[in-house]
Amino acid sequence: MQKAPDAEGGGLAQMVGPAERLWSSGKQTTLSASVIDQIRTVLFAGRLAPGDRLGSEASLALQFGVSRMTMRDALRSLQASGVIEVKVGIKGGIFVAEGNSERLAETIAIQLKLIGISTEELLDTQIAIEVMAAGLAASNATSIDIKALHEALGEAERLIDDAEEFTWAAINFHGCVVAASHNRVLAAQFRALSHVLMPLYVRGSSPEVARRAVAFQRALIACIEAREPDAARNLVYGRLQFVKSRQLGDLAKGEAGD
Amino acid sequence: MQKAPDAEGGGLAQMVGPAERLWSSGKQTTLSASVIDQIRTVLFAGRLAPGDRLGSEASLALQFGVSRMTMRDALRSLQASGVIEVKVGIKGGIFVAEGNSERLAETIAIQLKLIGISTEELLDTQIAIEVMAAGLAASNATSIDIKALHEALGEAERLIDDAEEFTWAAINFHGCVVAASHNRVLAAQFRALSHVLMPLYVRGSSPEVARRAVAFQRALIACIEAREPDAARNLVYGRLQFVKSRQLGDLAKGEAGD
DNA sequence: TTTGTCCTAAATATCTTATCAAAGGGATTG
DNA sequence: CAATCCCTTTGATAAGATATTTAGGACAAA
Repeated sequence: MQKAPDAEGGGLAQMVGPAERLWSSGKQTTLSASVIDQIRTVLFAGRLAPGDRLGSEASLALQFGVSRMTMRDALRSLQASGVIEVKVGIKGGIFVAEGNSERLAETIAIQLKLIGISTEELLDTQIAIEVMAAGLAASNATSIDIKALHEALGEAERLIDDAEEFTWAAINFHGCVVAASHNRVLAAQFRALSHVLMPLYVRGSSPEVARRAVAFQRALIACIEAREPDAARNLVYGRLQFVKSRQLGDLAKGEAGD
Repeated sequence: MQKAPDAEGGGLAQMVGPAERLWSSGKQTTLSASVIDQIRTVLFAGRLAPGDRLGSEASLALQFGVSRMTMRDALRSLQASGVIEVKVGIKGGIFVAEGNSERLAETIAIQLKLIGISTEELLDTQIAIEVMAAGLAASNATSIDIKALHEALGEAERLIDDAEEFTWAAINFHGCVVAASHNRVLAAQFRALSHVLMPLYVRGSSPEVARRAVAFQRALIACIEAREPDAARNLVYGRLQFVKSRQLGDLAKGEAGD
């Protein structure tokens, strides 16, 4: 309604005002960076919603007064950072992206790897995420969530003697807890951390460890069903602190052995 | 052999094996996507370290058997996701990126906005991050960190009557706490959340609110200096739960008023 | 007449080739 | 030691060929 139906000539480029420069770092060194900046600014001013069509490559290039290749450069960057989606075909063109929390998790995981985060930093962050998630799960879990938790627990119990498979099942259980919190930020962060932490957990597994884990899971489900957030928080905090100290200990031993 | 044997270290493209496909989603629809996939795979196989030079646009295009513009498309995507860095000039070319936690924070913030995360989800995540950070700060803070905390507190006290400026100072104090945790993952997530939560806090400020905030800050510094992680965690948890309930209350009133 | 399938046409991104401009670093020269 | 020139590399433009997707029409079958 705010947008002219024949939008193409309307002027995305004209929607960029001097105000509300949330991300712009002032002078841009390259043309495509400037275009990226302008489009991002428009998006964050809230005047465009996910799914809106911005136009075709060619029409956007015209609007911004750059060549098609420069426009492509800019669009590729925006696409990679998940701001837009590109479709080919007669109904194709450039669209504002739907938020994609899977992409968010992937991006976080990539950066964690590149920054070279230490194991301890990762484990501490995981503790932060899961403690909060457990508390929220105890407050917010639906009957469907609780059913999923029981199923995940049953799966883990069945695989208690298969170290690798059990690890996957245990992580799945933790994922169900986070899902039951109904907080998508926590969920995305948990997925990103899982990507990076997976190898660690697979290594440190054993039937005895698995039995302790199952006991913990059973206790946590009880807290959630009883709607006791504080108990759930304390339980998860204690458990993960224990896991952390064991992981860091194993790590030291493992590296000493190498 | 179209490939110059001595050029650029002899074959990024050849480093891609059939194994260890961490991110590849199977068949790729476009050429540039396939190139992106291959480079990412090589990077995550751990055979390349941040700062390594991959070659020039032209030489990479040769290695992968695509045109320079297609290569540019791929490189632009990788650059946007923070995997590589591009430098111009005679010693320029494509380099494996140093991890950039500022970029991480920015990407997270963009996605949060696009996904349309609710205020409650954001506040809960902030609580998770800051509670853990406060505990770690009480364990890990150096004398430099503590000095920074005192300075941030002093700054906040001076600005107690200027709502907007005080909000900035308060967020800076919280940032100092997170920095004192010496956990870069928590730090990046805190920055991302701050970007998005800033407008909320600016709105709900007043001198009375500021006085309560300063009292809290003083108490928290005491906990950190006394090396009492549990006390610090409980203090921050209680404080942020209070802030959350006030924010959500204000939000409801604000929206009802609109 | 209605329905379903196939085919064509148009719009669109993808990819190629070619060319020039700008920037950065090193070597040469005064 | 400083200024200048030169080479390499990315930044940007242009024009065109190719692949892909969808709309809509044509045609055949029920």
